[in-house]
Amino acid sequence: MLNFPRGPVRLALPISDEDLEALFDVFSRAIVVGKHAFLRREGERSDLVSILESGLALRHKATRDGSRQIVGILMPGHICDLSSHFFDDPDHSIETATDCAVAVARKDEVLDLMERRPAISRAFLARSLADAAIAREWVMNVGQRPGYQRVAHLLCEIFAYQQSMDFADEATCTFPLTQEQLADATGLTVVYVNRALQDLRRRKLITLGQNLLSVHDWRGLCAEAGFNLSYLHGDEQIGTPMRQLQDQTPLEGASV
Amino acid sequence: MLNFPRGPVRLALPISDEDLEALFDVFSRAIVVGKHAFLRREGERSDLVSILESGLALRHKATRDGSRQIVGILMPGHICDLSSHFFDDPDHSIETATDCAVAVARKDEVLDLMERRPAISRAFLARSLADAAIAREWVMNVGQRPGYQRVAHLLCEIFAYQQSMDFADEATCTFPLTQEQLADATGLTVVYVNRALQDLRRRKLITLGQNLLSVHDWRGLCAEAGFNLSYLHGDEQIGTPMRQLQDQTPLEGASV
DNA sequence: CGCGTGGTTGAGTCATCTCAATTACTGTGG
DNA sequence: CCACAGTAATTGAGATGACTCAACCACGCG
Repeated sequence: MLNFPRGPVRLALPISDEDLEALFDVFSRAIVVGKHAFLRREGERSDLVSILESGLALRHKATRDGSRQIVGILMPGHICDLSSHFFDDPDHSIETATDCAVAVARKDEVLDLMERRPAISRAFLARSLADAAIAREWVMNVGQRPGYQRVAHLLCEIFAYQQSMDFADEATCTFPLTQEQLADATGLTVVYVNRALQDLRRRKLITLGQNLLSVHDWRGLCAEAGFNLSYLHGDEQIGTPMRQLQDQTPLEGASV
Repeated sequence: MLNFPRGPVRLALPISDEDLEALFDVFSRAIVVGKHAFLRREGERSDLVSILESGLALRHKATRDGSRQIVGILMPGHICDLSSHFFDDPDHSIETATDCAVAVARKDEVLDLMERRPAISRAFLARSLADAAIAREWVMNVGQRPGYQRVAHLLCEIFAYQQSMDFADEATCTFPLTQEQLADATGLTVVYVNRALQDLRRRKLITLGQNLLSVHDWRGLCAEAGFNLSYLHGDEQIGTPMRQLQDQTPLEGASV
């Protein structure tokens, strides 16, 4: 894992400097979009591939009856639509949750890049496998855990993601999601999520407000949530090298 | 998509004959395992990669409290553990649901193969992206749909998968899952699943029994389930070319 | 200062679960 | 070919987690 120091793109991929340079050349154009913008829309094909540089975006799908399920969270370094190379219409939308910067490239440029640089192709594979693993953990979360645990689990995931990239202090990170978005991600109701959060606060596990999440008892929160770092497959280590997390949870994913 | 006619492996991948040949050389050893065998166990690393040749297997994860969630279904042609190349401990188990034949290779052999044959590497990427898309649809299924729809949706998915590979007649396919397994896959109870199935039968949408699923009204079932083929990304076309499915659902997705 | 979005509360309802018992299969050994 | 054991399917009735509806509050922004 490598944090490219000078460029716009920080890539959630294990990759060499040289390859990263090549990737840069292709993803040279950067654009900024406001919150609630669609980076891609379910069913609408596009020739662009983009990598999130900063901000936070959400993958979601709509049901016929108007409700929606958030099926994934995009953090800086994540690739938005690799699948567009192989499948024509995207099966889900991607919407920014905050202002975002994205590095954009044309599909054919990326395809060509993969041709020239097998290592990048392999890194894309690793990325995609990690995405699949995370999606499966979500299935688990939504399918098996009681509501209050789902909420706690999602907090853990987001905290672990963000921990290494931007945090005020070692127990705090930015948290731009609304309770409604948490509800859509956990398959619960806003009302229920609200009460679950209150409970976590009352028990002094977290504070949450003003776009800021503080975790006062990481161990306790993980225990509550049944959270285990390992499924992220090192994803939470992107950016600056992992700091506190390791110490606080000595057993977790020590491997990766 | 190509059905390799003479070999043991039928690959759920878009790939040329020549590459398939190379793949064969690597996955030359075939083994047969009984039902309820573990092809891989959560947390236990392995140096093997395998492709399912025949039968049906389930990916699942366990919660601390002993319950489990099935997070994916493996059909002939699917690769069991691509992720072992990049991540050390598997985050989920794979268990056979029927007797299965699997073609096995060592991890390093496969890595070498990917090196030699970029097209195979790319096919693996496509496979992995499709897996991720399917997992996200599962999140949607479990998170947003009411129980009876989840069951119907799962039936649709399995039927679509199986439809093209082995079916008695155009509306019937083998269906080796127990109600308990359906429950674990949908995040519901056996009791609830049982009642949901009865309802589908009562309404003459399906018959289900003796390991056989007949769909009497594919359109109706899809409507009931909110099912849309597209997320499978052609997965259901593996093996013999797609036959009935297209005709029976000409509009597919036109709706949603 | 007013409006909009996001957060919080309370009370009643329903979908889904639990528990527990009964029946139907499937395969195996006598 | 039957008896039996074990697994899978079915049924009923009561309990509860999560939802719905509907109101109210707080803040940030123009």
